[in-house]
Amino acid sequence: MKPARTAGKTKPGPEASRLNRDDWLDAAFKAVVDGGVEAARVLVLADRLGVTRGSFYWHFADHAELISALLARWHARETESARSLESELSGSAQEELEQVLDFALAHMGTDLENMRFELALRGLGRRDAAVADMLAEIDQTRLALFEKRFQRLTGDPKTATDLAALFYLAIVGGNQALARP
Amino acid sequence: MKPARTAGKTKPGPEASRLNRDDWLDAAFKAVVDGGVEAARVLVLADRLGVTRGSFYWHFADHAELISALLARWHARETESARSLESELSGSAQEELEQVLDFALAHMGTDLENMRFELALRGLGRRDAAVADMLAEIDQTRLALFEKRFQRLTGDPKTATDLAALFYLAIVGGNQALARP
DNA sequence: GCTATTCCGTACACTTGTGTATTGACAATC
DNA sequence: GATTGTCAATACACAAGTGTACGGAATAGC
Repeated sequence: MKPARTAGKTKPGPEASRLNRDDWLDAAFKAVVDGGVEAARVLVLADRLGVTRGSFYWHFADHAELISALLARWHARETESARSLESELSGSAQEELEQVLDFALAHMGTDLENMRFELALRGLGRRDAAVADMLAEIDQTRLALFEKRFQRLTGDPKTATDLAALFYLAIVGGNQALARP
Repeated sequence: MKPARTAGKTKPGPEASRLNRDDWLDAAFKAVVDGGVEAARVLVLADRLGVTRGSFYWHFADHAELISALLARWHARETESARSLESELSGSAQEELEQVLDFALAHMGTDLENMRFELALRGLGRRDAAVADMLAEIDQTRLALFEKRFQRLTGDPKTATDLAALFYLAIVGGNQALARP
């Protein structure tokens, strides 16, 4: 019944007949986005991908490896994202601040998937110290982005720190409070 | 081996020999606080309370009833909490604003349990529209608390709304980002 | 102190999930 | 085109969780 897993394909298209590690990670990502980390069950993902769990246990040792690989991928992307933003900023302090704000709001407005994934991660971080550490590191990276611009703008380090925290936390809170099913 | 459930007690002390609905709700609350909503399993709670699930299914029809009762209790308490704060505010606009901020920060600093419960609820709210509605209502109530004082302080409705949102969301974000296992 | 109600234990059936071992199909390469 | 990896299906064992049915103890009322 399912259109996927057609046997005769030679060029692996969007519905490739064989799966790789990233296919599983993508499926896990989507599952987390709209169901939380708990929703990334091997059984469910296999069903969604149109295969059995036999495939999964070839690509991953166990469920824990899937989750940690998913976390590692997110962390790498998020770090790169912040680094790339930093390198592309240009203009006056106020202009740069606006660019950072725009990026943050786009990250929360349009990139809905990523926002929901991050929220799910924060939920996990309340039960897992390693995840909490990872999130704290990302938060610190982003906070520095704000703080540097506020520093250039106001001149006062203390004010810069406070304003950066206020704005960044408001964005996090906005993600949290405005998120809906 | 367990000290609980001693048979000879006549006056039901802190370790009462029989449980009521609230005992189960309290246990569920604690479970949610340090494990998320998913941790409020009947089996686990029964073990924690030193009884079997036979007790649970006398007090509740099923697991869903436990969760909805827990939500209802939290909603009632939170509504009452905001109402009571509102009625106790007094002084100048700035003094009242400080009182609201103090309350919010105490609610997040000292009342750690409640904060973690609310975070778990927000996680649930991303998957359950009814929960999301409930949270949105509570958020609105609290926002109004801020907005009213900012209105008295600044005189401008638009600025008041913006400032209230900024501060309230920063508090929510602070809860979120600073929460650790 | 007998009875009725309230609360809990036990046993069963069922579902969903993980992980392992083995086998089978498909693709690449030579 | 036979062989060698690569990927997936099948079958099994196991664990954790829900819900039901029924019986039994503990408490309260009379």
